[in-house]
Amino acid sequence: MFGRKKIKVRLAPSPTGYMHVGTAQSALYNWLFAKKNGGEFLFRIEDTDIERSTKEYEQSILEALEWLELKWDGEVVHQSKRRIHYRRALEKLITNKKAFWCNHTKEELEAERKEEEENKQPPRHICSCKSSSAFGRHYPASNPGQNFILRLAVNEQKITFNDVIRGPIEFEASLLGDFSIAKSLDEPLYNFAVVVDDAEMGITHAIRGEDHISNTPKQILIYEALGLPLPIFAHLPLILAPDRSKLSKRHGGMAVADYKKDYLPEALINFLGGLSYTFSKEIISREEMVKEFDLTKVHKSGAVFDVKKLNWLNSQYIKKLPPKEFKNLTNLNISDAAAALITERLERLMDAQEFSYLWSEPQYGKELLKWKNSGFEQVKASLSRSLEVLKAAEMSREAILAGLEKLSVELGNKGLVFWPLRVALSGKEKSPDPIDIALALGKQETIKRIEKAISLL
RNA sequence: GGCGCCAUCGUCUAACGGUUAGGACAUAUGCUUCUCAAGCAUAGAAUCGGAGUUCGAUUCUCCGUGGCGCUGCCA
Repeated sequence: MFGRKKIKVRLAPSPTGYMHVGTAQSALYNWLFAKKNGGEFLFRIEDTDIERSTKEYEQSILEALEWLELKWDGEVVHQSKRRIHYRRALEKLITNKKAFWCNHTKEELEAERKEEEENKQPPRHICSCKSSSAFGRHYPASNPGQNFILRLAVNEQKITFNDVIRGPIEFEASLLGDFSIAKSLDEPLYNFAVVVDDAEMGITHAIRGEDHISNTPKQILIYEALGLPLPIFAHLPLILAPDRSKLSKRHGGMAVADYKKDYLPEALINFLGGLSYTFSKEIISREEMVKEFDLTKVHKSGAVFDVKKLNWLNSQYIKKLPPKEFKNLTNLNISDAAAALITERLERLMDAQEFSYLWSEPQYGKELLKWKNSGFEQVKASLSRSLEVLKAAEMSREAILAGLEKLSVELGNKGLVFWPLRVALSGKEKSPDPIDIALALGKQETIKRIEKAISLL
């Protein structure tokens, strides 16, 4: 990679809510791109909106990123601590007559907007202040009751940029009007702060959600006004709700933190990665993703978040989980054999509760012990015989199976042997093999449960 | 309303301009089986519409249509 600037990308969420899956996917693709190219993945908190930003949300975003193991390079940058940089940039623009103070009231702007819509005109504000004597003044006239705001002086021109994912995209600058860039010298607005920060952080590639495409021409104009070099832009497709609208709070389950209790981070990463990119295989590790990743091959169209597929992926990863790790994750104090029984048939971690009979005595009605149309007497006899088998056999799959098979032949009915035994051990209509449960429970507990079942009849 | 982005099975997607339009998830059925799960097998299921370019369009161009995004003194 020599002769070229080191690649730097960033994730720049605003702490006005919990991290959602869209942000997580954006983080992943930025991270993959950085790793693939030996670059840096930086992290910036966009907390210029002091009204809505909270430390709590910030903390939750950090935790989500750590849980997903998407490590960022360097220190976390806070926009709230960079006021002086914005102020300098703003002053520079005013001096160069690229920005100016506007004192139009909200009411005036609203009326203007309304009229434009009625006349099928583009919604924009071409400000008369630009041509006034105040143009170039560093500070607004201190008229009490008048609200000044800083706007960029926009001229007619075509703005074109080459999106890595989408190809050339063109906008007409005049349609933007003289858009706002700061409420005051110390209160920059989003698009302005982003440009100043990305430039100073040396961001080479702005990889972000497609909802930022329409911000891009504004940002390009700011880069130009500031005389700064443009980064390369790449706009990721959106993650959609089942109704194909942008995934948002009203759809629920969008907060990454909510996935922690049920999903393995590797599964979520795998799912998010494969949602808008086609890797060589369905189940793939993040290391393999890094090797294959090519930003130009990210898909263009939005993808519906399909929980079923996430669940399937999650089950695949859970299945591969060593018993010890599974027990750590779920805080379950059970045998390795019991853990293996659960991981084999689990889609979500919390569903492990359905296997509570592996660590606590099950409750069930005696009707459940009946196999098809057998009577209680037959069931009782079968269980007594099974009890003998379990008592005599060594605790190995082969030994128990041999004993129960022999008994099945004797009784001429395998179901009559296995069903009541399985219910006696699990208390469930559906469960793993009775032999596996017995092995997971241990001899003592197994015998105890069979005796309990017999006493019920 | 303005501007922009997007368009293959229900969902995620594959297909140098030439394939019986492929795979995965989901669904259904079967095998296995005491019941689940897993696994295996099988099945149904798609190129938004119209022009154009071409010997030949899922693929290229244009026009529609639809979906979505943005349209703040939010980010």
